[in-house]
Amino acid sequence: MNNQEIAKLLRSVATALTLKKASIFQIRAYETASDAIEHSTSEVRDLWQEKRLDEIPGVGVSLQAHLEELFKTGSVKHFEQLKKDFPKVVFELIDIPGVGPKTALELAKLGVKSFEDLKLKINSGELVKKGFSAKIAEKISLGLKETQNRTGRMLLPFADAKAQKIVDYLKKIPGVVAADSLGSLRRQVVTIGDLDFAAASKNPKQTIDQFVKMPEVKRIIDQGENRGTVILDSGLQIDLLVGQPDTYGALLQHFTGSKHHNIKLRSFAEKKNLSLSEYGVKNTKTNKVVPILKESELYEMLGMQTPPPEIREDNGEIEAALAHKLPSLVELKDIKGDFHLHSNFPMVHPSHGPGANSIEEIIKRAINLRYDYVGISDHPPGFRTTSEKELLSILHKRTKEIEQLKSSYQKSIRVLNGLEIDILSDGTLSVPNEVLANLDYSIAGVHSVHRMEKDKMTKRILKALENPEVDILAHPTGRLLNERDSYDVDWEVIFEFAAKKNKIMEINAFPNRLDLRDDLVRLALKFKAKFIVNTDAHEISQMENMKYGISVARRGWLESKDVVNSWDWKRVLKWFKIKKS
DNA sequence: GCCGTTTTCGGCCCGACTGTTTTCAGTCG
Repeated sequence: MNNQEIAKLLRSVATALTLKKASIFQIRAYETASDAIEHSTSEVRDLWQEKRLDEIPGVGVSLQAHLEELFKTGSVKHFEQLKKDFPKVVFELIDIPGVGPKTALELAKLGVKSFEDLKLKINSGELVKKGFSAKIAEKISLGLKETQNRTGRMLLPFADAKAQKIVDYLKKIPGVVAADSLGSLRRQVVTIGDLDFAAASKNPKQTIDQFVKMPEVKRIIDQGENRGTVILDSGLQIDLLVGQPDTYGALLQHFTGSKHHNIKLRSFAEKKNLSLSEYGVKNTKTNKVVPILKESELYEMLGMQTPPPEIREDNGEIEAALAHKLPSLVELKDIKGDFHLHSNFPMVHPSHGPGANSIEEIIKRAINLRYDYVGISDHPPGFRTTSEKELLSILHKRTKEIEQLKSSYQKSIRVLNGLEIDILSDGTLSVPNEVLANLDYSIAGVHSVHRMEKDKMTKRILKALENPEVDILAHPTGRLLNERDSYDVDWEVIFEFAAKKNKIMEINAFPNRLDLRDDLVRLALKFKAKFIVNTDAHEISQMENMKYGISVARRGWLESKDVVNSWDWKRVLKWFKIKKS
């Protein structure tokens, strides 16, 4: 069962509780947990196996037991008991935007059996005849269409590009003095559902009026005095809040979220007789609202540091900020090199896809990025299709070329000779150790037989890491966003070993990988493991993806000291025990 | 059902928009 399905199940339970008129707080607890799971960057099933369910904000003792039952038996008796009093279709209908528990139950009582059936009953006018107002029927009809062409979650580069266009549009609206993209994009969550924006203007209504006229707007969901929601032709939902310029900081804070961060923060503020909202900070005794120009002022009023947006997930950042012990997170500008880069060097029968550019082109781009060092890590020829003799001859040629480039560019950058090799299903490597010993470093990764029992996969990776020639574990979990889940691995075992034996965990910055995942980065950090942020670029323009890997590192609470490729050359040299430099 | 910088009991973020409400319910972020 994946996160989407679990979130949906918990939403169903909240719906059943709502219809049973249960305590609003119990209902809210289920909604909160559902929301947390839907937006979790790690699979809840993985967390369960790692005994880390308690790390999900809003999941307490009771829900942990229910989830345990769910994973073990496939269902939860208590949930089924609650849901059985209502037609199943109710729990489907609540997926339609604008349809909540009450409306869904009313529809079910009118005999609606499915989405298809609902569509028929709206079109035939039956719904209106049976007492629904025409406007509500129209709203449901539009919501239904949306449900059917809903887009999946976007990868960061796509969301970035789209958001930038919208910010540009907003900034051109007369009276707008500032505009920013917020929400999950500002927090750099690995996939983005919808886009949230804030703008500052003395004339919010005019701004909203212009916003809903934006090109590509297919439908206006709401349009108020200071907020608007639209759906674009692509199905993407865009939310905008407009605030007064003198309290824009409060708006930024409010709409950056996460929801859980804000709830925790506001509960805390309440104890200090302060009430936080997008309009500023209100003293609940005097009812006076203090405007907040800069976001940091709001946190200062609460006596805490300002947590960077990437860690505002209610994962301990509020406690750390109160104690003035927030980490000083690694930044893009700290990065001094990239170790995972693929060139088009002819490998005859490469084991996996080669890069598009020459080694020299990669070096030039790295110089352009002001790196101090750069590592080339092509896939070697496939071990099944190439004899060892051929392999040695090809790699010898490649080493010669790299050595030449090393000396030609030595004044500008240090070049390292590496390879990305396969961890075979038994944990051995696709290239003999004698070859690896002649390299500056090697990256090992699982590239085949992705589905394996947890115990076997753990042993497989461990065995590869035990090889003294392996320096870096590439894209450790193997997940591909929107495509493939993480491998089942006992991560604590891997991280403990890695920390002890100086094996580096890669944070692969490729936008559909972003692997190691942020929650596992945080776990590995507890074991004091070291990390490297690499782009895995197969084309020099992809070397710009470094920023996405840095976002993951930041979401995992990493500081520069934890990230090997933010270190200076001397320290890198020492770490990899490179003799020639 | 969750949770702890007044609490292991007794609270639980804050606000907007729509429809059709003449004071509010339902839904959403």
